[in-house]
Amino acid sequence: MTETPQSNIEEMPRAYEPGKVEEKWYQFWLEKGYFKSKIDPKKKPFVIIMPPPNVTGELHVGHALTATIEDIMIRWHRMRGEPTLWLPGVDHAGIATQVVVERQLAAEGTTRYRIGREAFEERTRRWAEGCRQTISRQHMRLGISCDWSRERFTLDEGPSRAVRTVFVNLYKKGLIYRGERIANWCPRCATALSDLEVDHKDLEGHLWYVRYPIVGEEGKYITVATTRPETILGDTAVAVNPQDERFKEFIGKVARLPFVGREIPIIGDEAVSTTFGTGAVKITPAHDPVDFDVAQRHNLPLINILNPDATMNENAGPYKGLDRFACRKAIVEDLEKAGLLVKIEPYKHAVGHCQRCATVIEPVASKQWFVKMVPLAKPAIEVVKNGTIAIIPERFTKVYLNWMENIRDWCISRQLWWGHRIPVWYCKDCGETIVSVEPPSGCARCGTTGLEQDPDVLDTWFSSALWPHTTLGWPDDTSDFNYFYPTTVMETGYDILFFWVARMIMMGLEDTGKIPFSTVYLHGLVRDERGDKMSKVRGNVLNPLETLEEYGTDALRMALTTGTSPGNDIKIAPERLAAARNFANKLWNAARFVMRGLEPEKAAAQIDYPRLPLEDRWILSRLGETVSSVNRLMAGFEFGEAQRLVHDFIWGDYCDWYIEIAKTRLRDDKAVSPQPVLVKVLETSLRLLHPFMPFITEELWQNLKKRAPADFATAESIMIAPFPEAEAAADPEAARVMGAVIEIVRGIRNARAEYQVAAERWVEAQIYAGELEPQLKSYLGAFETLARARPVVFLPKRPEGLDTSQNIILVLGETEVILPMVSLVDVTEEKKRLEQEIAQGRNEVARLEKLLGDEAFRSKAPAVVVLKQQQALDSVRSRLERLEQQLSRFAKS
RNA sequence: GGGCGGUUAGCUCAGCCGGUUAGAGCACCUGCUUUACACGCAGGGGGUCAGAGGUUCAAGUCCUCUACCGCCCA
Repeated sequence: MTETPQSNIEEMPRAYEPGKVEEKWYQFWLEKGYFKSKIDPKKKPFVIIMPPPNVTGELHVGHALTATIEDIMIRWHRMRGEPTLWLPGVDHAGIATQVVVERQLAAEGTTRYRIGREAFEERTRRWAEGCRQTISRQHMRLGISCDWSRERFTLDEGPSRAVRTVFVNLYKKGLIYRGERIANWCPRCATALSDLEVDHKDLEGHLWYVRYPIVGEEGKYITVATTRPETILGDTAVAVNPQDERFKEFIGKVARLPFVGREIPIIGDEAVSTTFGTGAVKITPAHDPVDFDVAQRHNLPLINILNPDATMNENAGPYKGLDRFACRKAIVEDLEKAGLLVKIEPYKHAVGHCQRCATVIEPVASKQWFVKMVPLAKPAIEVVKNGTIAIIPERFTKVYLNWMENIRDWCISRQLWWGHRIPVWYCKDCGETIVSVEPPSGCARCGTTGLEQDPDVLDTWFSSALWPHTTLGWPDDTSDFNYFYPTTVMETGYDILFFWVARMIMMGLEDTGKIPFSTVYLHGLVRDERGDKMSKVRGNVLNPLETLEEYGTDALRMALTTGTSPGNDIKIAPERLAAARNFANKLWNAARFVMRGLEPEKAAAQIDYPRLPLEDRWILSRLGETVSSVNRLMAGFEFGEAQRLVHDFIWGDYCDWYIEIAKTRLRDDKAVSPQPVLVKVLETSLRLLHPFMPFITEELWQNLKKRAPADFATAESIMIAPFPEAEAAADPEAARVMGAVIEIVRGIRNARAEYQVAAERWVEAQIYAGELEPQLKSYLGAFETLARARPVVFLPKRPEGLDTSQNIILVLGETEVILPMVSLVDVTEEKKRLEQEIAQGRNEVARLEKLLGDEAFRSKAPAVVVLKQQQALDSVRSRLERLEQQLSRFAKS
């Protein structure tokens, strides 16, 4: 049995020291097995599959945000007694990881080709394993309560077999095919990429106008414009729009390509824009998607002029071996020399770059594996349209649908070594293609054993797309899958809506017939204080580990989630972290205060509700309001707002008012002890805050538990204690009285500040409290301590005919306070203040009178609203009247 | 070219279904070593809710247009 970690209350330091408590509690939670999910068939589970971080490098603050939001949800649901599963995992991140390891190899003066595929895989595996451990440790530092026993890696046997199974199934259904298409080729990564992995950047380039001689017509040319002159070498036609009068006579003629001398036809095709360049375009089917389509229509040959590393190949004739950009330069020079270059225009155009390494990608025709997306997209569109899956914030629904409805086939093969090898084998003898989950022993057609597996691996996102079901054991019929699938919430950044979320919905539906999750919660991107995206290149990354060491984990978590809303970016600045740390410290000290004076027998006393002082009723009522609002906000995924309410309650209501008033009772032996309520509110607040700030709440809760063994202490840990549910109904009477108390204290403080009364000086106060007098009488002590007012006397009647040169009169909501402070008051200042207040009051009365005098308002607005406004008018009028009287009296004196 | 978001106090941002005199944190100013907390306490200043028009009894909130900033898709 694990011992509960000890904390010596007597030695609670003056400031919260997160470093001293975090590790201890995390270990405790782990050892107690609180994170482990249990199947309870009678209850509906709450399930989150964690977006698996790339198993390369370490966590950044964006991961910390993801983990925090998910932990908030999981802890909340767990405390509500629901079975929860939060399944962590890591992603092998094909290109990203391979890039890192290749860079290491380069630093060592070698390459993956030199060490070979097997050694490379082994080395990458070791590197990934190291990163995986780092990531887990980092996640633990963040305090997250995921079920480590179910952690998955995309390359684990289970998920890998699932990947092969899906591939085979889709292939058999004709939804996966291999074909020669234009793919995005990254020369540096030496692999094809999907459309999503290409970033388009607008670059200032040039448009070169080049003349192609017409065969057999000496001195006649057709001029084409291009942004990539080197592709001239791969042209197999020139195309014009058949409607274009300027070029009608050219159709059917033949042009000769410069330098390579190839003769190519001039064709007519409707797709040619008459406004681009000259209206005649060169057709390079092997290096342009549009030209590829034109070539299909006209049966034009494909001529690939590039090697995989983007140097020119043998089809480039004299330019063979040159790098693509060197070739571009050389060709332009040669064209100029040959008199074939008509002109050069500056031209802004979008150029694709590899998302990983920022290299300019080349569209190249090559044989790749593709997934046919339209049939998969259809049901995925439907479930979002009909609300089976909800996306938060809602506006992303449109973004999702727009992408889905214009979806294109997905290139899934990658010429990498790190990833899931494509489960396809080719027979060396008869050329048969064998697609199989397990390696085949021989050729199904000719029976020989000379098989060769496809060298490519699958796009990492292919396995990620299956994540919600493969992590739970699919395709096997496991109890986890049956119980936890479909999962509840997919929480991730909006930047991977297409990459990941959309594909999970499609693949989940395809593989299991069910949606993978019912809610998609998209958070914003974390940016630095200037609003820039964090990146290693910019050097503005916030290391979550360093940050939590400086401010504490709870403060980091709070800074990331408070005052934020779904889908909106978050700017994180040191001030924000400091504010969160300050809040932790405030809570720490409030608890320290409550516990220091704690007498267990008093604290344990049953709360005697009928005899409770009004401030007790008030704080309990405020607590109840806060609890129900927090639960409502949590259910609506408004975590930032929920946390703000808890913050405001603890700091604004509990610390600023309740504790301060309670102090007066602690000194008074005859008073009802505030200890039961002090403890109850603190304890409930801790549970309310626990999902957001797990460490400090556990530390304080355990301390409190030892000192005040009450009902709440039956749980072993706050993280498995029940989340608060509103108990008390709102208490309007308590609110009314406390409202008056607060107003009086503030009024006096305000007057003191305004008239610059020395802090230590007592001021005399007379209060006319009307019908509130009996209740307010018990707050004499509070007025003394909080407003430094003594003596305080109650006036039976509203004061009249007071010598206002000797008195300041505060006209408050229901009460009036007279401060005889003659010597300290500047008469003209006081008159000015009154006049200002009167002017304000008159404006307000005029506004309300107009509103209430409006027949349309009276008849159309709901009765409650009209009544409310009427009451507001009455109260402002009465206040105004009193202010005016006062001013007139003032004028007389 | 199509779409989305933002524009609220000096800064960073909340503001749910339209309904008191628009809020918070930070920053700023004034005063405080008040025995929980200076990572604090008390008080204060500061906003034409980007602009224009419209709907409504009532608009920061709904609609239209405009401007600027950012993002996504092609």
